[in-house]
Amino acid sequence: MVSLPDGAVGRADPDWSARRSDARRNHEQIMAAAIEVFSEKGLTATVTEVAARAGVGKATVYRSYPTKDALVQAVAEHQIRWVDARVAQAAAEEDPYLALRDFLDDLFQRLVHDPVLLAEVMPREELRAATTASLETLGRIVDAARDRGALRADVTALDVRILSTGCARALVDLGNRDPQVWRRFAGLVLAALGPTATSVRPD
Amino acid sequence: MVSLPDGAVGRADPDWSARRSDARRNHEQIMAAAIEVFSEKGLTATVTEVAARAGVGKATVYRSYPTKDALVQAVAEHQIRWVDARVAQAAAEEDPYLALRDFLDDLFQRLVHDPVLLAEVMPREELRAATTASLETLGRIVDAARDRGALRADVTALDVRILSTGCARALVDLGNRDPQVWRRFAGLVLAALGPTATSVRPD
DNA sequence: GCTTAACCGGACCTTGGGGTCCACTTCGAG
DNA sequence: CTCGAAGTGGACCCCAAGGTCCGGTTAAGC
Repeated sequence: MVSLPDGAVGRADPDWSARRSDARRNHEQIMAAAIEVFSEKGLTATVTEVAARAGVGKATVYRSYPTKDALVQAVAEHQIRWVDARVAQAAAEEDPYLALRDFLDDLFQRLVHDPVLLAEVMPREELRAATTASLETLGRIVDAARDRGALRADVTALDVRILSTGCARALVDLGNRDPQVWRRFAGLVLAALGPTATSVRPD
Repeated sequence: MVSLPDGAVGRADPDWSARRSDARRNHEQIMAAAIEVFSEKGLTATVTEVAARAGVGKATVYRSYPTKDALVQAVAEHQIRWVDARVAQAAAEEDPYLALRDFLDDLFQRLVHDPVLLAEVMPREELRAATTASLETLGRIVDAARDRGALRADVTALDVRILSTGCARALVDLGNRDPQVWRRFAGLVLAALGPTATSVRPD
């Protein structure tokens, strides 16, 4: 797992400077707690649980996020920022194929341990916009790798996302979070995207 | 979609001959209704909904299945029998690689349209036993294809299952049920399992 | 047709988790 | 220090969905 500078995942919401200091503090504790709790127990974790973890009353959570869904979404957006940063880093590397390979490894690790990223990002249309940035960057990596003949002609960044998320989810559903296993599947995904071997089976 | 003889998916529960005829009839209507409703609305569909579809009261459903979970599980087992039959058919074909290819196509179609098969089978340990049969048969197909050099050396039947279910799920999560798309992904899965092209990227 | 046991189904209970209210507390400006 | 506005949190409401009960109904043997 490549470590990223903390700032790379920084916050985004504006005008919190106007709020009272305790409110600001609570808001951040709630976010942190939500990330923890949802990552541990999955999306079924209760709001009360998040509040407890943050050392705060339920109502306080609802003041920051009007609904549980909004909270989940905020967490998802936060996690997406991690992906953004990681993709950007990959884009900065020299060899696009190797960058993609390493990215997939890290992505799998994240997916396998983060139910929100794994199961909430794909189905939410509200998050489509939030993911376009990283998809575009990823697209450039894919293009570069393809131009060097390392990937099949029709591969897109969305393919990468679908295959990765899908496999990771299936593994988690099976209860298998073994690093050896998900690393192997990261490899399989890469193989799926590889140049169509002038197949052993011509038809 | 290959059509299978109706008998291939037949029922299994014993001693229903002892029950009264209306009970038996209701029981079957409930099963049929459950398959329909869950396939349409997903697992969140309510028991009352299933009962209504079967033209029956809620309590009658609960007489056949003591809990909603049991009902879902029964549906899952039913759907698994379809897979069993389809795999058996594939095993009877001559060319294992082509058999696998066609099987994947049919499997994707099913998965994309059946939330129960898609999302309930993998996580349920109670169903592991029910799936071993088809996994073994599928394993023989995979072995045969691998022996002919059509698949990479370390492929297992479980890999096929994980990749297929995963991709299909990701597609459904994205709301994409376009045949062209899932067919393409069936191809990608097959590519992932294909012989490791003596890669363009040696390292 | 009559009887009875099996069966049915709508009314009812219960639980749990999302979401609100308001009396109390705390920040921080003057 | 004082005071008012912002903030807090536990008690409370609500309602959807799982699961039960019992008076009425019906299959089926005689």
